Amino acid sequence: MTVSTRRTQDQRSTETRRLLLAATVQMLMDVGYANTSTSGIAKRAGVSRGAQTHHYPNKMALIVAATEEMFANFAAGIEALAADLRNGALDCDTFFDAVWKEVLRGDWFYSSLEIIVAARGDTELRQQLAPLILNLHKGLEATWSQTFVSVNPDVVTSRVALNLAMNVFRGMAVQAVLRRDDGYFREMLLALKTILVIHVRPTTSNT
Amino acid sequence: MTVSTRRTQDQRSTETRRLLLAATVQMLMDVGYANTSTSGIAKRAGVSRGAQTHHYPNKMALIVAATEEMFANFAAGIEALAADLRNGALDCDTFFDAVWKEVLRGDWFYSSLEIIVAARGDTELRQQLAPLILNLHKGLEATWSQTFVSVNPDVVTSRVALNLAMNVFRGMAVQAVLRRDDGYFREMLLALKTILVIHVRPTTSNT
DNA sequence: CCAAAAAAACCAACTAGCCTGTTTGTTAAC
DNA sequence: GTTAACAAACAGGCTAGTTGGTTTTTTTGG
Repeated sequence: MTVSTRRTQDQRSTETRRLLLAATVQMLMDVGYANTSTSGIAKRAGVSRGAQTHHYPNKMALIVAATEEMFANFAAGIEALAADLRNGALDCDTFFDAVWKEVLRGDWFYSSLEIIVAARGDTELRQQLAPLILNLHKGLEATWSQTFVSVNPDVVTSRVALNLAMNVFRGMAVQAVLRRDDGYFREMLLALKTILVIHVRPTTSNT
Repeated sequence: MTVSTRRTQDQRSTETRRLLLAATVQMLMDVGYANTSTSGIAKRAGVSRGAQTHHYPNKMALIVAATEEMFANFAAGIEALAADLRNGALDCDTFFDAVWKEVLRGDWFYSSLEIIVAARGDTELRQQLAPLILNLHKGLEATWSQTFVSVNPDVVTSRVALNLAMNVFRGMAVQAVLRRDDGYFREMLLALKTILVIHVRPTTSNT
């Protein structure tokens, strides 16, 4: 059946790891941390349990690696949007719409939420994840500083304003789990944008 | 040993239920949903497993009941703070500080977060919880409308502004799991308050 | 008013299933 | 031939729900 092409060790490893991490994220997204089992991940990935434990000795290693990948993808996604905003391909309004859509529809936010919440009750996981999230935040803040400028830095810096906005998104996404009310979120997003543009402007627009 | 006071059936039931719900919330807070087991709850509550299943036939019934109680307590706590703000016992600044402290330090937020996240991967739980959260939001929005008035309703209503603020709190609390950085949150809170007072005022202050 | 039956509250052990990590064995690459 | 990658079965532990039995309160009927 499968065309058993000859692959180098490195190709085999990389592919298997990729399958496992993708399956981990997908399973977290689909059924939540509580129902995410190592065997389930292996099954979804189409990889044997032995191969799984070979590459990731235990569940935590798998989770941490998946988180690392998720964070990297998220930072890259946001930075790409921010770059479009800086070079004028996006206006401020559509930028925030896109970020919100990314948060709500993409796999990464809810998957990472599952992991973060799980980490709250697991000291070791928390310790492993803490540096990852710090790194993510650092990257995001660099993007914000580069992409937005504050109207009045003495009141609110662009970094703080965008962090606030991200926290609104986080909060809204949590709410969205139990309250799928598009009208409510549209109204919220509109207000957020209205308030934001009072305090910050994208670095391109110098009106 | 125990002074076996004679209690009515109703007293016995009520007390047992209270112990079980309190233990549920406490356990969710302490070890997270993933590590919250029905037997663990019974143990913490000092109640036999039989008594537990007598009052709550399965885990979900217990979780839903605990959530109901948590939401009620939270709404009451916020309303109490809001009442203090309305009658002048609190100023706007300390009110928001108090709400944030309530979110971060109280049991309710993280316990309910655990449940909400768990509900994301559990259709039945989600369906049972949805009306509870709708009710909670309705109560909160009533409090907001009563306690705050918008400076310019055409731009941002007080209801939306306060919902935004609550979402910021939600998001910050999620962040706080992996990033315990008091300075960061102080800065954030300050900015939030600064921005809020531009758009809404408590109903008492008519300056 | 009291004994006896009924019902509610409570207790403790058991079961079937799942999950994680381990171990032993096999195949593919180097 | 040696090492890395993969496979599959197994063991120990935990969990949720069930079941048969006990204690406490309430109801019933003489």
